[in-house]
Amino acid sequence: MSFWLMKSEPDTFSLDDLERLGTTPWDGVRNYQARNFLRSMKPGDRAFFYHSRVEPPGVVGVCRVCSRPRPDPSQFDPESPYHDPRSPRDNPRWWLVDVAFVRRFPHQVSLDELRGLPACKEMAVTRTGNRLSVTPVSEREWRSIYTRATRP
DNA sequence: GCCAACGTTGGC
DNA sequence: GCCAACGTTGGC
Repeated sequence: MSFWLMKSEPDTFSLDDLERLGTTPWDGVRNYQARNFLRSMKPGDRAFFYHSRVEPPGVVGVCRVCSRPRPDPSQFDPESPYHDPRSPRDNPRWWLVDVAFVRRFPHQVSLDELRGLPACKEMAVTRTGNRLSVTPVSEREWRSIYTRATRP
C-alpha cells in the first residue's frame, strides 16, 4: 500500500463534500507529473486530504483509493471546465482514480505544523512554490502526520 | 530548441 | 486580493 497527499480547495470540493458523497472521481488533474502519480495508484492506497487556499491550509483527513486508474471523462466533455479538446480519444491524456471517505481528523495539521515536523522536512507540500495537487507521501511522513492529527 | 508571454496555483 | 512560483504555449 502506498501513501499520497491530495489537495483540494474546500470552496470547490471539501472533505465534508466527500463524506456526504461517500466516493468521488478525483477529476480535473491537468498536470503531467500529478497525472503520473495518479496512474501509479492502486486500490487500497491511502491519501491525506489537504485543504488549500484557506486559512490555515493543511491536512484535514484521510481518503482511500477505491478504483484503478481510468481515463478522466471530463477531458472529453465540452461542457466541463476540464475539457481538453486536444486529448485523443484513443489515447487519453488525463487520468483519475475514485476515492472514498475514510475519516476526518480530530485536529487539522496545518501547513505550519507540517513544516515543524522533523519527518516532513522533505515533503513536496512544505516546499514553497510547489503546485502539485497529487504527491507521494513516505510511510515515515504518513505516521508522523497521522500521529499529530490524532494525538494532539 | 530557446525563451518571452501567458495562465494558474496557492500561501499570505 | 496580491503576487511569486511554476508549467505551458507558440513564435522564431
